[in-house]
Amino acid sequence: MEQIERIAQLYPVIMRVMGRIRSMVHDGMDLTYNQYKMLLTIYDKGSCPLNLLAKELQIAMSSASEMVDRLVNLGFVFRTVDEENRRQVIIYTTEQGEELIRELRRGIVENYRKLLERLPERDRERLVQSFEALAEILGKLE
Amino acid sequence: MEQIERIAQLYPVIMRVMGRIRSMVHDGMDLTYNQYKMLLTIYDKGSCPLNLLAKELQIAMSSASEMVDRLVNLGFVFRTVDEENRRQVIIYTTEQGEELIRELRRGIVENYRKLLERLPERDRERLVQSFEALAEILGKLE
DNA sequence: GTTAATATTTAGGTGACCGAACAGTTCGGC
DNA sequence: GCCGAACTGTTCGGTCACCTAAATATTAAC
Repeated sequence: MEQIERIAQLYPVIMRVMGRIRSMVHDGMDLTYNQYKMLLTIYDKGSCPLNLLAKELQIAMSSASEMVDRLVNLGFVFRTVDEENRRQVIIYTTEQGEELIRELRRGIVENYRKLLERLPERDRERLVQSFEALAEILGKLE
Repeated sequence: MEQIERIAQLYPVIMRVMGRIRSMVHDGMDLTYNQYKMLLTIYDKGSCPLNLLAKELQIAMSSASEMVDRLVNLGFVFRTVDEENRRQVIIYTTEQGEELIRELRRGIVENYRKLLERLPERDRERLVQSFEALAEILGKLE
């Protein structure tokens, strides 16, 4: 089936460009992309136990713990022991962390705006539609 | 413009799924994905000077040199000095490296096949179309 | 009250990246 | 012929993001 070959060929092309977009959009950020993802996950939930964090980000617990260390050192999150189940560690954002998220979000949207301005309106609309279709279809593969 | 917010929201969703696809498709490979990409670049060109390799893969020369070291140690490529321009180092695949590429390519296509079989035909076709549209549009942003 | 299950941390890797410092090679001008 | 600038590559020191396996603490289960 040559559908497959077309996909196999397009996959790396898209990954490459998506990667460049990521680096442009997150340019000048104080956090790495992964750190941002983790902080955002905690922020969006209000707080998050470490095991859930690892699951959401699809990484090993030890890796999650390590990343939390970095965010703690940067002053953006802190750990507490869950008194209901003292095995569990719950991560919270600090005031500073929340401030940063809000600030970064604005910057990120702004960078997207600049990037997308380089496309004619027709392409922007097609882009949104392709993204939506992709998110839907790929979701079925998970 | 809320187009932007939709894109900003869908971007990480897609990246996440694409990442999982990559790990499924390249599962059981002897090389990491990045090593595979580098080896493939050299293979497709027949040979490749280091500076071009770094440019194609969008990494610093020092990183490319390091990755070449790893591939050399694995026995899949070797370095030679270009006698035309003795500053330049040209990388070639070994027999073993070419063998590996051919073998991996078969496996990768096979894994794509298995993955895509989980989708109804209609979605497969939409997927190809979305990929093609995306490759075209995103290409303009580079 | 052991034992098994759960949650995390620590220790010890590897790979992928970077910038800066260093070392040849080439080439243009004098 | 020689010098310095531009080019190409390697090495070094550092960071981040991952992993597995082993150690530690807490809780649940029988």
